[in-house]
Amino acid sequence: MKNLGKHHDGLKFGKRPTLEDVARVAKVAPMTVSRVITNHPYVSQNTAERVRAAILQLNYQPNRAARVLNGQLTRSIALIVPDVADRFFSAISHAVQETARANGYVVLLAASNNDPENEAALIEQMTYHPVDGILLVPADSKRKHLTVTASSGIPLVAIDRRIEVAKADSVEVNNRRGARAGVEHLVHHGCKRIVCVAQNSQLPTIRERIAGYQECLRRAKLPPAKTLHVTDEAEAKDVLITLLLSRRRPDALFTTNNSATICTIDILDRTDMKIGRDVALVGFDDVEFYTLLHPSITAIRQPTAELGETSARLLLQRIHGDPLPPQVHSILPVDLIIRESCGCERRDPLPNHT
Amino acid sequence: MKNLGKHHDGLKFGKRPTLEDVARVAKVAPMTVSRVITNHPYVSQNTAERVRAAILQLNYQPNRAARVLNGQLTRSIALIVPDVADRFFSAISHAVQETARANGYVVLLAASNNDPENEAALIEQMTYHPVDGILLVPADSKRKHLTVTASSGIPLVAIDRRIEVAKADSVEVNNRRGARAGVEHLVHHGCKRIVCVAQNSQLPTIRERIAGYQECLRRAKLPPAKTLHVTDEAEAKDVLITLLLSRRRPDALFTTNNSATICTIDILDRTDMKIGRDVALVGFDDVEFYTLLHPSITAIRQPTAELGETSARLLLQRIHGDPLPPQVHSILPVDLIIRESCGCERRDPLPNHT
DNA sequence: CTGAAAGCGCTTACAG
DNA sequence: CTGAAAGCGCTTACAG
Repeated sequence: MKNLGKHHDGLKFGKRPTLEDVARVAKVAPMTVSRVITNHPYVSQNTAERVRAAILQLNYQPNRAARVLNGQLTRSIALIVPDVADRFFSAISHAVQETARANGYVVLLAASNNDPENEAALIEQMTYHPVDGILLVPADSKRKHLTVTASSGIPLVAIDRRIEVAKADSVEVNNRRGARAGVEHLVHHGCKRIVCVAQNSQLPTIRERIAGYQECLRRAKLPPAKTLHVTDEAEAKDVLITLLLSRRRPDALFTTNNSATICTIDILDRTDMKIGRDVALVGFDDVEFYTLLHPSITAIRQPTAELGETSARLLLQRIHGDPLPPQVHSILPVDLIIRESCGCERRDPLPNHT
Repeated sequence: MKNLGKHHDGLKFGKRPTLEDVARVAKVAPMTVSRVITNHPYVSQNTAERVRAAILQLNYQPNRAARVLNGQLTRSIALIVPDVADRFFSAISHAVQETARANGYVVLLAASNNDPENEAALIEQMTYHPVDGILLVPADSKRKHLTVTASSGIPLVAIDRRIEVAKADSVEVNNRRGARAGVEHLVHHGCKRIVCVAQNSQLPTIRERIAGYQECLRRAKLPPAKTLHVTDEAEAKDVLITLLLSRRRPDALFTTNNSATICTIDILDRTDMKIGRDVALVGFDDVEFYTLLHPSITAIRQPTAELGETSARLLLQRIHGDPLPPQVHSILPVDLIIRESCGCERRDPLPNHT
């Protein structure tokens, strides 16, 4: 049977017990209860136990608003990404969430839609919420509002893209090396005319990938080929198809991110060219379903889980004031996952039930 | 040049201005400032304007912790899903996030990993954070902790799966009808032995889909076929392959969710059976890349954006105490997206650049 | 329409 | 080791 109206301790029902309630039950001063819940050392074994018993009995949980008002941490961090539904960012979100939780933190998630104005508004909203720190995939790494935020004192870690206009930590991926590895692989296959299909080429991340691609062509002494910048998808399709049907058509394509890869696959599907046979393909960003396609897609895999975990860890360290260099740029390695679209043979063609 | 140490208003630098600071600048009592920021009617035009000017001048933002301590809303809601990285849930998260933001709300996202214990802990953490309401995809709709939460007074809306042990709002999808439409389509194609491949069949959502499938077989006067329950993937593959190679092999498969569909595609890939020709396939849940496969996959599309938006809206209404029936179950329709895996012809086989 | 007082539930000094 | 006091920045009564 439920207690109605009052608990046996004289507390109103439906109202959360307070620190004072605990003090009354444990027959100590509120101060002492506060010491116990903050693990302050100067409390005698005996009283500490009485207090803990009272806490359990009342199912007491400290009121966070009151603690925050006294300058304590909120135990929450913000994560602002361009698009929550994008597989790359949702994989990062997953890891951030897990890391935060393992440390007693909660994550406030928001999407900037790659719009800097939006992003600025979100940062402000989060700052005033408040949160203890912000994890951000910057929509535009040169925006002034980032300078303001970075110098405001709230811990800030950039993910995937470095902030160019302020001193802020970042966790990134070795984009240049990854791109080079992918393009080199195409070169090994004997490809001569490797075209780059790029999207969001204003982002430093993508610029690095393009740079890696060009660097590799240079090293291989191949003539610099065209880089196709996808802005409008429909238009890009026209351009790419024209290119593919032209006399000097490319024998390989390097795509700079997953949506460029998918867009390219879709286009090639509409022609009678077969990927891997008529034109090789290597894409930056690996996506689960690439294994289900025929041919399966060779891709440069980014360590999304590590991106999320490392950045969340770094942010928490900043929040707790751990000793750290003034500015940390963590660069994670990427892997080339060789499948078939580059021209390689299928590796596991047999059913595995035999 | 930056002010150092002090603002010209005599405020310490680096410290956020308070309501009292605004009052001092506007030469009114703190109470009056409070009235202005809460849009209280009894303030004269004149003073209100002075106060607003002071607010702008100081760039004042109310301290949320202090407001919450006084019983105000936090303007935050929690969203607890089984898996943040899953495309179905991340699509829902996206919509929830957008809807929340449009209403000045912030979303705390967490993953239960489909573990009820985990979920209970998260709900508690969120409740004490605190948040104004909770959006939940229940890991197990019969768990007692849900009864506790639902009766604790905090607004709670279940997404995708109804809570069976408490009176709580929910936003779901017409699973039975969707399954029936998919299976009926297979029947129209003349399929006689339609096997159901189910995953997580303990969930009411999946049970409904299986029920729809069975209902359809009954109506079509087809003998009830086997339902394959996938728990361990490797084992399921063995069973399915054996079934497909048997004498009474199915001529069609109905999969109850995206991961069952993908698993099935993967298995069929390893046999010499061709989807759409040797065995038809219709899956519940639509996924972007289904269009990129050959054959493309016929699927029952769930309105993920609407699921997220509707549930967030409903929760906000509950939070604001809007007049509403005591219990709302919103059932959204689903669409059968016909492509090729069911046996239909490709609809748009031509390149669209002509 | 405006304001002085008390209090939300904690914590940080300051005494003992 | 323990506690009484003041205060964090707001809001809700209560007066005028």
